[in-house]
Amino acid sequence: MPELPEVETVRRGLAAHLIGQVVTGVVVRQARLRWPVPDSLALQLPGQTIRQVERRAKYLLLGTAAGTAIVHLGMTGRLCWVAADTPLRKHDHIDLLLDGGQCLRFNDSRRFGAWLWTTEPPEQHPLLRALGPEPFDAAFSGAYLHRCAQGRTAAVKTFIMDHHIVVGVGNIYANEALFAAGIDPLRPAGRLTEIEWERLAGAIRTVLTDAIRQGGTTLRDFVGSRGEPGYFQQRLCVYDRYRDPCPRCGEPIQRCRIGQRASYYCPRCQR
DNA sequence: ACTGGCTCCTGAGGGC
DNA sequence: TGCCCTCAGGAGCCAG
Repeated sequence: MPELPEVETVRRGLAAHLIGQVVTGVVVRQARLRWPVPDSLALQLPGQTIRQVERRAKYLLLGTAAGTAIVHLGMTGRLCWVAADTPLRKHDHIDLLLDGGQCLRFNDSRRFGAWLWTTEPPEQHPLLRALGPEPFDAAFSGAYLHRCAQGRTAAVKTFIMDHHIVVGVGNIYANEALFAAGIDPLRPAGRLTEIEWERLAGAIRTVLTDAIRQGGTTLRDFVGSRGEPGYFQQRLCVYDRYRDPCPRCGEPIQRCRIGQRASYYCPRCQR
């Protein structure tokens, strides 16, 4: 599942291929994604030159003079750079045709992904407007988290996955960051000390940075014609490691559900 | 203002 | 080998 590091890696690959390309057509075979794909996408994007490929949270923003395509990969979304006449595979829902006969093809089996179109500055779009800071923003810090968490009773794991607080912390990296910071995922957010929030903010940045670095090597040619993105199976310390020994102390990793999500932690290292 | 539960969807994996 | 069931998950939305 693409988390922020994967999306950032995709963005970098896309930028190299897409910027300066003219969109010659948009083919929507399946409009029922997370939200219906708006007609305006196929009406207004053709003829436009892609000027920027940006990212906000896990949204990819393909910027043109006429507007911005907002793309989310959801759980299973994949973008492949292929020749326009490449045979279709199951779940190939959208093609962005480009001059020169190339094509950016969107495949998404579970259809939790999204393709939207906005003519406003994208940061004002309802989906992006209320998002919290990026983990690498100066605004993101232990002090910031500590302030936001005042009086909050939700589990710290749920709290750091709330995109109004900070974006880009999905389930896998929430588990890993809490392990790295030595914090019990079930503790109420409002009960953490500022020192602990500092540790957690640092752990979130470290875990994401490492993953982006790895993505740079394992995902470099994600838009190759093979079309297999191969999301990296980096060494995860706790996620999906129920009963495995904790890499730090050897205690078996525990599993529980927090806010409908599978959660993994070391009962000895995380307090 | 928060919190927790529901929802969309398909493929993988387990049990028999 | 095949069928059926359960579960996973991003994130918006809504009820309490």
